[in-house]
Amino acid sequence: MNAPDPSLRRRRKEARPQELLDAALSLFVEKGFAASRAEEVAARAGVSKGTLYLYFPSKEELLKAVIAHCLSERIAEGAAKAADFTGPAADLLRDLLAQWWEHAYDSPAGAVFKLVMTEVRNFPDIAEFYVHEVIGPAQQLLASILQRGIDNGEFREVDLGVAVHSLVLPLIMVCVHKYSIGACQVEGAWPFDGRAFIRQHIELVLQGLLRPAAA
Amino acid sequence: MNAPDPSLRRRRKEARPQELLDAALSLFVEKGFAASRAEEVAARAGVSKGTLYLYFPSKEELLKAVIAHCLSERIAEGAAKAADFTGPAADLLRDLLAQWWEHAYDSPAGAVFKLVMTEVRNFPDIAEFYVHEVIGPAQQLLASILQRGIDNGEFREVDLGVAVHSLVLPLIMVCVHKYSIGACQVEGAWPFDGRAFIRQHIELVLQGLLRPAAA
Amino acid sequence: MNAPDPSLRRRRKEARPQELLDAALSLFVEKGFAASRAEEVAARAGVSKGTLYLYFPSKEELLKAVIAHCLSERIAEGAAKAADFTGPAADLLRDLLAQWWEHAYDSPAGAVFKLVMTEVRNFPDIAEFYVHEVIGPAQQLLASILQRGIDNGEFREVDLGVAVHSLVLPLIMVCVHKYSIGACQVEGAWPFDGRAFIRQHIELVLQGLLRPAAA
Amino acid sequence: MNAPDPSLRRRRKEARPQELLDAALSLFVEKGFAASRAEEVAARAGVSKGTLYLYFPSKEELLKAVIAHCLSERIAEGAAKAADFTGPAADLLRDLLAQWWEHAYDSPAGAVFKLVMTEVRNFPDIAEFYVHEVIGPAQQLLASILQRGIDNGEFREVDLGVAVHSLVLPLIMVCVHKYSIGACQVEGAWPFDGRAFIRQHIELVLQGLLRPAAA
DNA sequence: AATGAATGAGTCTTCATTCAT
DNA sequence: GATGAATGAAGACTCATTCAT
Repeated sequence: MNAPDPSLRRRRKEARPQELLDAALSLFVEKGFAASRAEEVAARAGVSKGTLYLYFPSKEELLKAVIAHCLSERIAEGAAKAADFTGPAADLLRDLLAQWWEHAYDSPAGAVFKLVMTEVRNFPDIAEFYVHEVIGPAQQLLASILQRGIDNGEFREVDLGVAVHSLVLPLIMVCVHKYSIGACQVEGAWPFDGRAFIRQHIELVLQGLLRPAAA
Repeated sequence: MNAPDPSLRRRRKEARPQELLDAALSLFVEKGFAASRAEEVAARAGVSKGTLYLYFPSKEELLKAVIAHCLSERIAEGAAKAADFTGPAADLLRDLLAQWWEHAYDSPAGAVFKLVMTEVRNFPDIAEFYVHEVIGPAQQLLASILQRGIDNGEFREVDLGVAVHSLVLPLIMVCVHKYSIGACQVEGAWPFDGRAFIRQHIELVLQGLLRPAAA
Repeated sequence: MNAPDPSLRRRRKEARPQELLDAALSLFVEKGFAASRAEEVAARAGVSKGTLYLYFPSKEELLKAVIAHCLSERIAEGAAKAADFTGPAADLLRDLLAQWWEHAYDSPAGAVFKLVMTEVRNFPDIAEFYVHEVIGPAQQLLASILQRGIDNGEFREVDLGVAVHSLVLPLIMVCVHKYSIGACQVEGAWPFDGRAFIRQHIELVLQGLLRPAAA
Repeated sequence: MNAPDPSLRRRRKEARPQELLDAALSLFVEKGFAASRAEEVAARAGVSKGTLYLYFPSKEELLKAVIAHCLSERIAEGAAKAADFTGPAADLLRDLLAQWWEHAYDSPAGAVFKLVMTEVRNFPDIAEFYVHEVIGPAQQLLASILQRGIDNGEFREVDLGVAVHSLVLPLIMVCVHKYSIGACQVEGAWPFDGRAFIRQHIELVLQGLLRPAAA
C-alpha cells in the first residue's frame, strides 16, 4: 500500500527463490510433500500463491529444487575440506564427520534427509539425483579415507561398504529423527541430545576400526 | 466369478481387517499416507472401495490401526523374551536385539518405522501412542538390561539414555532405509546388506559398553 | 437364535409391509426422503436392509407407497361420512372437518402432508397421484357441501375455490407445522395447541361464510 | 470467452455471495437441501463448483446463510413499518400483514418458509435461529398490535397466542404451498390465487377479532 | 512482477441395491 | 424368507494451476 522502495523491491526479488526454497523445505519436512499446500509454502515465504509459480513451474519441481539445492551445496563443501587434509586417517574421519554432521544437524540441511527419505519412492528423479550426486560422492569420499587408513595400518581390514554404512546411517538417522518423533512434544519422552550422539557415534565406530595394536 | 466355496465368505470376512491392514501398510510405506488413495488400498486387498469403509471408519483410522496393530504385537513379544532370560547382560542384549531386529527387518513390521517417521507430525495421536506404547516400553527394557550389566560389572558406567539411543537409532534407521532409498532401484548404488549391518552394529556397541578389564 | 414360532413368523410376515410403511413415514417426515437411509427405515421396522427390498423394489417406490397408502384410506373414509349426512350444510362442514382433521392431526396421516409438501417437486408421480386422488376428491366434496349451503341460503355467495382453500390450507398447515418447527424443542417458543386451532379455524371460516341475516 | 470488461471482475466478486444465495434458495426449495448438488447451485449462479466454496465453507453453511440472510432482512423491515404507524389497530394489522405477505408471496423470501419447514428438523441451528430471530419478533409484534386493539376496545378479548397463530399460519401456508404442490403443473388442478387468499384471510380473521358492537 | 479469483480434476466417503449364504 | 457383506455410482470438498487485472 505504501510507496515501495525500488531497491528493497529489487533486493527482495533476488532473494525470492531462496526464501521460497526455505519455506518449502520447512513445510515439506513438517507435513510431507503431498500434505503441504502450495499456497501455504507461498504464505510462509511471505508471497502470494501466484508468485510461487513465477519462480517454480510446479510443486514437484519445487520439491526437486529444494533437495538439489541444499544437498549439492553441502556435499561440495565437505569434499573440498577432505581434499586439503593431510595427517592420520582417523583424525580426518573424526574431524570431517563431526564438523559436517554437527553443522548439518543444526542447519536446515539436516531436514533434507528426512524429505528425501520420505519422498524418494514417489519421485524417481529424486532417487536418481540423490544416489548419484549425494550418496555416491559421499561414499567415495569416506571409502577413500578408510582405504587410506587401512593401507597405512591405522585401521583393520574391514569391508568398506559395511563400514561406510555403519558410519553414516546412524548420522542420517539423527537428522531424520530430529524432524519426526524428535519434533513431537510428547510428555514422558526421554530427552535426546543429538549433537552428543553424533560425536559419540563417530568415536564408537573409530574404536571399532582402529587396529587393537594401535591402542 | 470362480466357483463359490461355502464358508469361504465367512473365512474371508474374518480375514478382511488383517488383509486391509497389510495392504494399507505396504501402500502407505510406498507412497506415503497422503499420496495413497483409499481405493488403491482396497484394490491391493482385493476388495472394493466401499468394503474398506465397512471395516475402518476413515483413512486416518486405518493408518492408526496399521501402526497400533503392528507395533503393539511385536513389542509384547520382545518384552516376554527378555523376562525369561538369565545369564550375562551382554548375551541377553546381543540375542534379544539381534533376533528382534533381524525379524523386524525381514517382516512388514520394519516398514511401520518408516510410516511412523513419516506421519507422526501430522497425527498427534500417533506420536502419543508411539512414545507411550513403543518407545517407552522398549527404552525401559533396554535400560534395565544395561543397568543390570553395569551393576554386575560387565559394562562401563555409561549414560543410559545415550547408550539406548546409540543402540537403537541405527537399527531403526536400517528399517527406514530399506523402505526409502533402499527400495529404489538405482544403477550404481552400492549394495547394502541390512542383516549384516544389524549384527555388526550390535557387536560394535557391545564392544563400546564392555569394561576393558573384561576383555 | 431361538426356535421361531411358526405362527408368530407368519403373523409378522403379514404385518411387515405395514410396519415398513410406518417406519418409512416417520423417518421420511423426520429427516426428509433424501436424507433418510434405507437401512434406517429397515432398522426402525425391526428388520434388515435386505428384507426391505423383499417388500418394496426401491426406496422411491417405498415413498410412493407410504403416501398412497395413507391418504387413499383416509380420503375414502371422509367421503363415506359425508354421503350419509343430512342436515344443515354448516353442521356437516363443521362436524366433518373437525372430526377428520382432529383425527388426522393426532394420527400418522397428518405427517403425510408434510411428506407430500416436501417431496412432490422431486416426484411427478406423487404430484399426479396427490392432485387426482386426494386434492381433487376433497375439493369436490367440500365444494359440493358449500354449494348446498349457498343453494339453501345458509351461506353467502362466495367463490368456491377461494373458500375451499381458506378452509383447508390452514388445516394442512397445522399438520405440516406439527412435524416441522412444532417438533423442534426450542426454548422460548410459544406453546401451540393444534387441536384448539383446528376447531377455532373452522368456526372462524364458518362465521365468514354464514349469511349475516342468519346470525 | 466474451470480451473482458475492466472492473467487471471486481463487480462480479462483490455480487457473488448474493448470486450464490439466490441460486441456492431456488434450488433448495425446488429439490430439497439433501437432494440438491453443490455443483448445481454453482452452475445456477454461473460459476464453478470450486467458486462456491470460496464464499461458503460448506453446503450446510450455505443453507444457514440462505435462511438467515433472507429472513433477517425482511423481519427488520416489517418491524420498522409497524413502529411508525398510528391509528386503529385493525388498520395497522390489515395494512401491515397485507403488504408484508403479498410482498413475501411474490418475492423469493416466501420460498424460505418452505425451506425452513423442510429442513429445521435436520439442523438444530436453523430451528434456534428461526424461533429466536423470526418467529419470536414476529409474534411479539403481532401480539402487541392485538393487545393495543383489545385495550382500546376495538378487539374482543381473545387469546393472543391462538389469534397470532390463526393470523399467521395460513399465510405461511400459502407461501409453502406456492413452492410445493402449487409449483407442480398437474392437469385438472384447481387454479389458486395466492394474493387474493392473503387479503381474504386477513379480512376473515379481522372479522373474527372485531367486537360485534364495533360493526 | 505480483496478486488472488476462478477452475475442475482428483479424492474421500456415503448409501441404494444386489446376492451368496 | 431373511440376512448383511460387498459393490460402485454419486456427491461433497480440496487444491494445484491459470490468468485477468
